[in-house]
Amino acid sequence: MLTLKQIITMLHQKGHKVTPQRLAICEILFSYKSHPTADEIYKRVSQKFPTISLSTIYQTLNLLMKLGLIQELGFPNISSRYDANTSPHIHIICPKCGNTQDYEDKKFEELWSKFITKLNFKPIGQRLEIYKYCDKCSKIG
Amino acid sequence: MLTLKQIITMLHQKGHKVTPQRLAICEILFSYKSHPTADEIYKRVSQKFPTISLSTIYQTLNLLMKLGLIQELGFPNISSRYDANTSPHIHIICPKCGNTQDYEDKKFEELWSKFITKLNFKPIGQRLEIYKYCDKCSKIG
DNA sequence: TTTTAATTAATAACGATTATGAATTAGGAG
DNA sequence: CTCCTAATTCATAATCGTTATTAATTAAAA
Repeated sequence: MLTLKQIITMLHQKGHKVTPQRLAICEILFSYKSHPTADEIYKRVSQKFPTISLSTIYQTLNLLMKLGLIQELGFPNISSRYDANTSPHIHIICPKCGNTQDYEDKKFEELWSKFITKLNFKPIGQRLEIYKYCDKCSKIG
Repeated sequence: MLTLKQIITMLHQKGHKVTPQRLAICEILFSYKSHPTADEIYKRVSQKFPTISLSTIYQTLNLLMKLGLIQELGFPNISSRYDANTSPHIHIICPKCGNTQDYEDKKFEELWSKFITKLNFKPIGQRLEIYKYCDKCSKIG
């Protein structure tokens, strides 16, 4: 996963401005191993920047995606989540609330990577997902 | 993939009515190896039932999902697609238009199935997806 | 044939995300 | 350091896929 310094360099290189808002958003995405929604990022950045707009969060997320630094995990009906780890790995996801956690299996990741390289094209992303109601959601029903 | 007869039996068993609208929707889902959107289904069923409502399409899709007969493939910003093949297989998807095609690799499917059975829980679904702009969308940019 | 709960269909409502546009600001030029 | 300008931010409106609501209709059991 990238460091903030690397991200700043990358933004400068591609001619994008490095704003405090962008840094705050990146800090959340790249410092924690979570998969936050836009709104979760918004709430956390708001603590530092009380006037930040949700709009800015989405614009920054879209920029980071265009640069290939993060991946969007979209689901039906519920908010997308954003993952700063773009290398292949398995997610275990609750289809009701979207709670997403990594499932580490180095062997399988390696196998999948090999499979990807054998394709006759270069994919721009991939998803390996297993669905399972989380404890909270399976209690509610 | 299930036949219409099997679906009818299943609906009766679970106490659901077998309506001409539901049959028409199932016919589209289970007779072709496509992954249509709700609107695509709506347009096709409308030819037979000009007064059908998009609402009915969604209600039927949700029923079929609850029965575990189809899987929803949801994406950010674009319409979900519905797949009547619920056994594990790889999709190649255009992230722009959502065009989805199957990628058959029996060996990998077997490997994944084995992996699933080794988990200490029974998943309610899974997705194996590779993203790649389709010819149309990569031309537009 | 009658009855009744399930289903349909039309429309309103919802919610996540994008679009718009005026005000602000990062960062280069002088 | 100051000025300039295009990029960015922020507030709000708009969009669009999907769900909720409800009156009218219908499948299917009695």
